[in-house]
Amino acid sequence: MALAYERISDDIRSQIDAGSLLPADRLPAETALAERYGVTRMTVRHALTSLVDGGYLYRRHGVGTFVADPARRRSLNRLRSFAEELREAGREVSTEMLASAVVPAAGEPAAELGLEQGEEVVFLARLRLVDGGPAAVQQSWVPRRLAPGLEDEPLLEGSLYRTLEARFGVVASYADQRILAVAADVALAEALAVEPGSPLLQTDRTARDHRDVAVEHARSWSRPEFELVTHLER
Amino acid sequence: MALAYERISDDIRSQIDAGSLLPADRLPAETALAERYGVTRMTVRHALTSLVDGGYLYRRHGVGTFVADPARRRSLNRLRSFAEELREAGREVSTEMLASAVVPAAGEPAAELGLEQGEEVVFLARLRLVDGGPAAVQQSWVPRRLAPGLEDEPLLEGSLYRTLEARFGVVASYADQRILAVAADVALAEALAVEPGSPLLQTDRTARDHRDVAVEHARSWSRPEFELVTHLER
DNA sequence: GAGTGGTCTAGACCACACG
DNA sequence: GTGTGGTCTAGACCACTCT
Repeated sequence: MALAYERISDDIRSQIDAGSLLPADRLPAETALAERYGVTRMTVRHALTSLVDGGYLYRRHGVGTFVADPARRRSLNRLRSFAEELREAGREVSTEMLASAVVPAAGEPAAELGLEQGEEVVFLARLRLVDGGPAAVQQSWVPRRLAPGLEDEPLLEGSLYRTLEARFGVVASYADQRILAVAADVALAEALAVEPGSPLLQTDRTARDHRDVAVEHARSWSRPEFELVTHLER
Repeated sequence: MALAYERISDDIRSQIDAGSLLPADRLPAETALAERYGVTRMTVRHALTSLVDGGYLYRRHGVGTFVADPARRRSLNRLRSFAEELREAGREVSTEMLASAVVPAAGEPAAELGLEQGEEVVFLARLRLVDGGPAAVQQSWVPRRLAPGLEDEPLLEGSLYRTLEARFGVVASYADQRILAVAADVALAEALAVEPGSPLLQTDRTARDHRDVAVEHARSWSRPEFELVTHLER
């Protein structure tokens, strides 16, 4: 049994995705939508509010409710895999697995994941190639008890998150990320085909599920042309 | 005349800020709050929802509404001035004005601000010092017609945003930001007391008001120990 | 079972934008 | 003035969690 407001927001979102509602189009008034869907205006407002929060719509008091520009809706501050993000931008992404092993937890990954020293962790190191050229080196640590056997699992579409979700029922729902500028050491320079000492963007990230349980810690270094984009409010 | 739900959310938020409501404390039930504030439960829910969205509270269906851990509170992805952000973290921030002038718009700032080439722009360059040491160089461009005289205005508490708001009624409500790693050139290296060629974090940011009008474009470079932190959802 | 938050109804009046 | 979204009332029943 579908909730009324979800039925409405799904319907409107699918119209936007299908292109029958275009950016800047004005939706019918809330009273009209209430009548159309056979609910009260409060229920329509609940549905519209969830779409506004998701960046699909915006409201102008006294004027109407409009379809948002997809550029504003975009990937900003969304937790997505490296591959997902770039493929959506139309780039070709491939992955070279550098390492895949079960190791004892230690140091920063252990601390960030909230594990005892020595607990088993699956460690993955990957080189990401975009349009055929090296783009980033990523190291990931996943508590082994959340995903036993991950070390032998091929990654679905190169995406760790997708694999965790489909194979182990582990869903990352948010992450906190630290961004630094660092100088490439010799190994990174070689992997990424840059000069040693040249600037790289380093991101350290801990992803958690909806219960705040840490499911992955990752560190990655990317070539300078792969900028990060964030959206700040208020 | 204050709105009822704002009066309620302000009251609860101030209790959290003052420490009379501590993290993990459970709030009274919504029905009890409705009675206490003399409003309906829907109005209480409106107030609580705004605090949940702001990261102050979280709800557990069937259990209650609780005060969130401040670490989870959305200090992340908030549009704040450099000074505000670091002062909140207990650091001493001061500013050395390097340049302040009216110049014709050109290049990237003109494009990002949506100005015609040659339109007047107020250009500010500042060196930010944290705990007495150089931390970042910031360049800002503000359309002069939004803030005529800004070039001669002392910045309130070193904050451009605060000054724009108080003196010119210009309120930045969100910004999109690009983050890159770059190598310090000679001038930046000297200003920030680092070796030429060493890695710096560069951020390019365009801030807009609630009507999507660009109010500031900024580029800044910061020493590597000033990391950026972001929060990613879903 | 008791208590909580989640959804929903059927109205009302207010604040705002625009012609 | 007209139409829009913003706020609010006074209820109701449902879904979830805990004991």
